[in-house]
Amino acid sequence: MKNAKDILAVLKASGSKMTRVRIAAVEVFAGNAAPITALQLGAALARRGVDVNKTTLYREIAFLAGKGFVEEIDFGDRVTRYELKDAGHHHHVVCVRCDRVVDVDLDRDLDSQEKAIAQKTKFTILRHSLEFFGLCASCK
Amino acid sequence: MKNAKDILAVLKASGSKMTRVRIAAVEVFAGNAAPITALQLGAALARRGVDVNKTTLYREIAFLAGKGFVEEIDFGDRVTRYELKDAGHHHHVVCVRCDRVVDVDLDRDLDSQEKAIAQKTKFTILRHSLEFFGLCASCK
DNA sequence: CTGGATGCAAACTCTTTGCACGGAG
DNA sequence: CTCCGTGCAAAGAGTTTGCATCCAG
Repeated sequence: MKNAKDILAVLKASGSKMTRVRIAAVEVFAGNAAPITALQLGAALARRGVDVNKTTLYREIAFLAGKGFVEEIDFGDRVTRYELKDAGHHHHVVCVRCDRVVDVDLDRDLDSQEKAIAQKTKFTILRHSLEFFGLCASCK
Repeated sequence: MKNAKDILAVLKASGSKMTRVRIAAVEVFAGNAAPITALQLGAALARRGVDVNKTTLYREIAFLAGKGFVEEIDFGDRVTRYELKDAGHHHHVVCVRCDRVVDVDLDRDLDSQEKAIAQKTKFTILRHSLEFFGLCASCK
C-alpha cells in the first residue's frame, strides 16, 4: 500500500477526518522513497503550500504510525525518520557524506540468524534493525 | 583489550592524565557487558563514590571514544549508549520489556550481504548497525 | 454541534558549549 | 607552573504536553 489514495480511503473508511494536513502528509510520504524526519516532512508540506506547526507534524506522524501506515527508522543520529510501512521488510544504505538513502532487500534477510540467536539466547526475537552506512557512487 | 588496567596503562603511556573520573569510568566500562548511557555511567560512578557532572561524563566518553576504547551503540531510542570497543565485532539482543542486553556473534556476520549490496547499489559499505529486539526468557 | 485536529507556548530530555576554577604531572 | 580536566550555567536540538481554538463530518 504505497499509494496515497488507497491509504486515505482506508483512513476515511475508518472514520478519520480528512484534513489538509493529513492528505498532504500522506501524499508526501507516498511520494518519498527515503525516510524523512518530522521537520523534513514539515518542509515538504510547506513547499506544497501547507504550513504546519511542528506539534501537528509529530501528532500526524504518530497518528499514521498508530494506524500502521508509517514506521520509524533510526539511523543512529538521534533524529527519528519515518517512511511508509512497506509490505516487504527492507533495509537502508545511507551515504555518510551526502545522506542519500537507497533501499535494499536482503536475499534471505536475517531469518536464519534470528533462529540461531533465539536458540542461543533463549530470546523470542520480535524484530531487528539493520542499516548499512558507506559512500555512494558520487561521493567516493 | 577488555581490561581496565591495560587500557589505563595505554592512556597513561600516551600522556593522558590519570584522574579519578577517568580511572573509575574505564573500570565501569570494563566491568559492564552491556552498553550503557552517559547517565547510567554517571550513576555507576556515583555508586563508587565518584560524583561526576554530566558535562564531564560526556567529555570523558568522547575522550575514550576518540582514543578508540569506547564505541557508540544505538538502540534507536534516542539515547546513545556506549561500550568498550571489542576486538571482535558483535551485535546485541535487547529485551523490549526489561532492557536486558545480550551480546551475540553472527557466524559469518554480514560480509556476504555487504558485498551483494555494494554491487547492487555501487556504494562502498563502511559499516553496518544491527540490533535484535525481542523478549528474554524471563519476560515472555 | 461535537470530537478530533491544530497552533502556540512552554516543558522535557539528551547533549553540547563557554567560561572560570582545580588538580595531575 | 601548565594544561588538561572539571563543574556550573546556559544554550541547542528534537520531541512532547497543556490548553484554548478551529473545523470536518
